Amino acid sequence: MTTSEKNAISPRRSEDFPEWYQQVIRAAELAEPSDVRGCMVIRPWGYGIWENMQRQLDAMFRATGHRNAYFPLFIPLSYFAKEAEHVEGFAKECAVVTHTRLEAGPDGKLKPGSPLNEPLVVRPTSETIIGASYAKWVQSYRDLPILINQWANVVRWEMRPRLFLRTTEFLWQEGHTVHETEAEAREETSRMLGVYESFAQDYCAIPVFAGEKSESEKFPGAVQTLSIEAMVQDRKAIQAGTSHFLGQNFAKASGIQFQNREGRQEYGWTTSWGMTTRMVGTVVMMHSDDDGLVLPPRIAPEQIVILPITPKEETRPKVLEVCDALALQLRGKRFADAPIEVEVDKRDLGGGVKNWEWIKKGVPIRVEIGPRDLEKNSVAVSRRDQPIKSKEFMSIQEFAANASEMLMSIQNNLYQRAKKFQEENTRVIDSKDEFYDFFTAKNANKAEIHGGFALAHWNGSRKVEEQIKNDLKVTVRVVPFGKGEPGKCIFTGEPSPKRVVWAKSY
RNA sequence: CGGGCUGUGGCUCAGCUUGGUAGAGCGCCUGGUUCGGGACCAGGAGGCCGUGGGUUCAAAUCCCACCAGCCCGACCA
Repeated sequence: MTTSEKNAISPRRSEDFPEWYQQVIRAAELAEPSDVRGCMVIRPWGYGIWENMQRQLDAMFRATGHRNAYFPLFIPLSYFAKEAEHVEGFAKECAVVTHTRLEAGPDGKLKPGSPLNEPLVVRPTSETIIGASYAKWVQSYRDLPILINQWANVVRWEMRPRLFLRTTEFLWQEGHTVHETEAEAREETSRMLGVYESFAQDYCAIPVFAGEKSESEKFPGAVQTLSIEAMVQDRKAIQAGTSHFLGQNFAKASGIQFQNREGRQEYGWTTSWGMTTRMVGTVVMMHSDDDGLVLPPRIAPEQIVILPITPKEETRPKVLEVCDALALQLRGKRFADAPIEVEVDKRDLGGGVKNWEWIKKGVPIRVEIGPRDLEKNSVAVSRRDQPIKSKEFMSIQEFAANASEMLMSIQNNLYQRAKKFQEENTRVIDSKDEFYDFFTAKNANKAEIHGGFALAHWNGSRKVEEQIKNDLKVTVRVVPFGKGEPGKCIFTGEPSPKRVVWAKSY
């Protein structure tokens, strides 16, 4: 009844953030859990977001010289076992195929039949299987660089799944490159991190910290891992994209060798980099509110929905005609290098119900057109980044002319809002006490949203990192690039080359 | 994989202690009244109460086993 006071999502963010997150996803029909433990069904609205991410990233990969290819889902155990650190890092979360064929047992139930000679690992990542191909393809320095990307699903048998953020099977892209020199490979590693950084900021409206992972957080088998870290609305950090400099570790493991310019055999220098469907979850936690999803226009499956208001049957045809005409006009316009995506929602549903559905789905702009608007030649426009009840009235022509600009304004506003939030919750900290205070909830029983990113000096010791993780569940998220101001480690008093970013994380 | 909790229509749950073969709200369907707003009225569909076994004249309710899920720990894009 008192609709104005009620929020569409319960609980609110401030009451129970993890539960709020699940409810937003459900209400927006992004995805749902499946009967297969840890796996999810991605519904059209959620998959549409992923497709937009894919399309954009793919264009960026092409623009930086990469081409797509596809490698097998199954990795022979022996391949997988070649890089020691790599195996150790992934062993616990591998799904392993050991049999082919199903046979009916004595009880009539189907059972696995013939054992395989060599078990197959379902790829948790593809360095080793791709390396095997690269070893064949690379003979000479003239074959380099190899710049390939693959869009694929991978499986990591996680203990605690969460829709989009951590599922047993997930979708991603993995780039794998081989270079003639260390310098080139390092350059590639940071170039691709740069691609992720601009993708996150310009398309997902997500401000990030970019930098290098600490020794304990880096990819198993990598020499160096770079990542971008975003702060979502519960002030935790989430890793949104990673790029690894693998040195010659995997080249040695897979036998990727080439004859260099001096005629000597040399191992290639490889990199790998990836972004996953986790980005969809990151967008959800970044921008959404207590009324549901809020989507940045550049990745929204549809940017504008037109809602015909047809209280009387006799006015209906005319209203629909005007709606269709507007939709057609809008589709002819472009927003950020692509045609505007518009839907006219003609379903026979109560106006309020329909409106709230689109609010919960986070469509950037809702346009209402009814009989009275026809008379005045006006439309009622609502932006998802503004309060739910606010509407702006303007002529149809004016709206059509400004739609693209309005979408850009929403895009920018979401970014600015997120940036402000990140800045407000990032603190320079110079004492251990303040650090512990910052990361400790006031209410021990039901922890409120607290903390954020702490910029603090650290001596680089793994032991200190371990201690902090045990005490507070806080880790070094990233060591920012660049020189930075030297100082003293706030935990040991030892010298520190620069401040690093600390936070609780997903 | 260890510790705690829970499995009842699509969703949230009541009933279980004190056994007697199922309830509510929301959602869904139909009709009507509404309709610039997630409305209202009336009617209706939908559950062998996680699975298997046991106790009993009788089990959603008691006992055992298994399975699944949630929360907490170790891991993670």
